[in-house]
Amino acid sequence: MTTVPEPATRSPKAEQTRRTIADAAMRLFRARGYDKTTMRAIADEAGVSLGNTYYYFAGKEHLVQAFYDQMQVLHAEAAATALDGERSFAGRLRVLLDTWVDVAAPYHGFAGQFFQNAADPTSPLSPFSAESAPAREASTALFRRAVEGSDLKVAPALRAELPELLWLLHMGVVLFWVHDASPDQRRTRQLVAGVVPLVTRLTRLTRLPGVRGVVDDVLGLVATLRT
Amino acid sequence: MTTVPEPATRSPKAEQTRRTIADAAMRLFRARGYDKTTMRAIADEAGVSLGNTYYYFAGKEHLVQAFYDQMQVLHAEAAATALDGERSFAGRLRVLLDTWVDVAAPYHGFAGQFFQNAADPTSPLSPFSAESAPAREASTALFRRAVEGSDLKVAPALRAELPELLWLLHMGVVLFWVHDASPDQRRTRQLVAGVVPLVTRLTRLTRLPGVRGVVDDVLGLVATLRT
DNA sequence: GCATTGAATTGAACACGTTCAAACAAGGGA
DNA sequence: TCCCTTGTTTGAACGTGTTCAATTCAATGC
Repeated sequence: MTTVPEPATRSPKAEQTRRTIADAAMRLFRARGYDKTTMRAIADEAGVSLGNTYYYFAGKEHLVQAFYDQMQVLHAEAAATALDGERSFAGRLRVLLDTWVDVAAPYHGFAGQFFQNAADPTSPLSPFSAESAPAREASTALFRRAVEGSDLKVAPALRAELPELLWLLHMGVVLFWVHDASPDQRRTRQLVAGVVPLVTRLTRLTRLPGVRGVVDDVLGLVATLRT
Repeated sequence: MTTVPEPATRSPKAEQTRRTIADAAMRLFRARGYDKTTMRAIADEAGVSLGNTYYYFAGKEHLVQAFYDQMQVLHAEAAATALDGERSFAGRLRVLLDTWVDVAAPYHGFAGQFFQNAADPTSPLSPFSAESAPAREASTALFRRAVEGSDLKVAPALRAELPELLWLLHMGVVLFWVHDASPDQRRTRQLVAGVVPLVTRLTRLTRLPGVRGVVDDVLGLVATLRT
């Protein structure tokens, strides 16, 4: 897997070929799934040679990053409107998680197939990878908005870390969703409905005298390990 | 990936060939890593044809299950002796996590390479898969022993679930360990040292009046989703 | 002994992701 | 007009995991 030319500016023609290939890939991925879609098929569908697709994309996995980014954008849009009018933290968190399930629903079949690759933490598709950093940060920002625009009462030390922790919770929900074979992802929605009040109660608890110490220790440990 | 004959009883000769292949695979995995070890090389090393290795193992990933099981056995042995004399819950938990890091240390380089495959939740190598069930249950039993032989004070409702939750914690440590590039896995040992007192304090907290309700809700949600 | 049957074994063939040397295209000096 | 450079495009070839029809082996029944 060698690096691929990623100049800040690309010739219009090149940009268009790139798009053509990415679009063809998306079509086939959705139609047949990730594994059953061959690079040769993508090249054919795009009307381009096999080697050429490797000129534009470093490998098969990279062809899916576009999907990643697109979903993040869709989520941000859906969340933005739904967030208006919700002032309670519970409500805002619920909105974020629910809208994600809604937005992702059409891709459940396909995503289940390639998230299995994305679970590999060394893959560029991993949500923790450098390649995913932009999408990850955009998503974290969403949770930051949910916190900041709300009436949340939480231990002050925790407040700054909360968006990242919520993003982590979100990843947990995604993991559950990937394996959720129930119709319309009913079980994932159940999980969200149950987990949101739990989290809000937990955050409130962090202000209890006996609990605050533990919270500080947790944050201290996290800080230590981040170095 | 078709199924492979896994009769309860196997002819001695067959059993031996199976072992020969598994051993050859282990040697090469350790020497070159998972990815760089080819199925053809394994067949050669075992003095067997390529096709034959597929007669005994359904695929490359299955060749690593032996390693999994072996490590579980080593851990159980190391933990058993070290557990004697430790009565405190914190001490016992610490022993379990520390011995694992010790036992796994020689395989850190290799394991890092194939755990990337194991992270795939649909892979038979996933710790959640049916194939891993025996090793998983043996490991959970270890944590059950740590709980039962100790002076732990915890909300009664939680006590029964604790072994599985601790196993989950263990998986978290493993995930951290896989990505830990520090010499001698220093950072993972730091994590263990920090996380053990935290967990013990948290379990004690579950008996607080204000906290107990949340614990019950968590357990309720888990129960709901397990159906 | 011999035939029959099922397990064990083989190596060629397949499909796939990926690489690469070569060819092509388009512009811009001389 | 010719050449040189730079970006683009090509398809053959490679290495890999996996499959499979064919073959050999070994035990069992007669």
